[in-house]
Amino acid sequence: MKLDRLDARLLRLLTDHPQLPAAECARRLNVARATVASRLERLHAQGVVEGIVPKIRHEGFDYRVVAFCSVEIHQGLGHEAVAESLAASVPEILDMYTVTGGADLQLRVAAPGPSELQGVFDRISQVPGIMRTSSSIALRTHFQDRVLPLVEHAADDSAGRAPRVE
Amino acid sequence: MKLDRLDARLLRLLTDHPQLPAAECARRLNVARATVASRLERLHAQGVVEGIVPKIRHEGFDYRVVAFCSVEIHQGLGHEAVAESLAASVPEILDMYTVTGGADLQLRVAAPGPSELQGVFDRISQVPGIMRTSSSIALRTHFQDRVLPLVEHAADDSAGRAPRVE
DNA sequence: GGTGAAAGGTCATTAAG
DNA sequence: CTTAATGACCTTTCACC
Repeated sequence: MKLDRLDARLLRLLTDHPQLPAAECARRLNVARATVASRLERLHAQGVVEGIVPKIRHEGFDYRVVAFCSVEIHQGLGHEAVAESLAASVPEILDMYTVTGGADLQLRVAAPGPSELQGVFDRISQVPGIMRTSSSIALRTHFQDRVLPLVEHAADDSAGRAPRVE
Repeated sequence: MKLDRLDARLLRLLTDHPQLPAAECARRLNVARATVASRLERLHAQGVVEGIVPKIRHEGFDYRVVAFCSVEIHQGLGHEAVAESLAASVPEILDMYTVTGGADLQLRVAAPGPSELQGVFDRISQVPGIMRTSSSIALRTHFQDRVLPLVEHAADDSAGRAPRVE
């Protein structure tokens, strides 16, 4: 789905001011209220906006350390089975990807502190089917889930065809 | 801040049904309306809930491929400067961490497809101060930003102690 | 627990491509 | 002729008492 400038401005506005009323959004964007609603509905229908969800920060409840873990899986048990087993037994895993390259799975995990992190890695390693793990700790999170610049990049790309507002 | 079972149930409920009215939350959790409101206020104040934000899926606007990129930085220019330069010039970067281990920066990037991904890596490599990059493509995203199991894990851990605010 | 104010949802109409 | 934006009406929810 192609995004236009209005979509990008709306997403930026909603991200900066999460609970901003639709009426206020409309005022700031110089469009009617129903337009904001219909745009949001369209974005939702096309899968651009997954939903309006509460953003939970693990740092808030004292899981302050983030780390990455590359996992090599023992061939024969199947990636999917091991992945499900991992997901079920280690709640500290935040993200899980199957990746190309040396490793099979790429994980992002959280822990209260560096010492507890060791326990998490241990539990990961003990999951049946896992051969080897390699980890690194995040010393600093510059940003996370930064999508707005990409949204605006995509909107600018299709600016030529974009429906001209105003 | 310590979480108790009620916090966990509330967060789970709000995640499953984002825009559920406070009165309905109270009914389903068998607590008073004001309790829901005060809990939410506390969670917000303590930084557990960042806000109710629209979850934007890059797949929705045709950035379907995700990849990881480990970046080695040329010592002397400073990590921070290079990181800022990267962030400013490559909108496709979704996450950026400074990490321990062989690499200096760990990136997660998005692109419309594998071919466009090459262009993204090229632009990353051309940023001044970057020595070497090593990348891997995500073949499958099992899950992303899965915090609820961790919330419930943390709530269970402190179940024995009395729920108290720090 | 009740009441006023305000937000969201729905719809027919109108302008534009 | 199709699509999108608009303004108004109506229902529900929230905040305060």
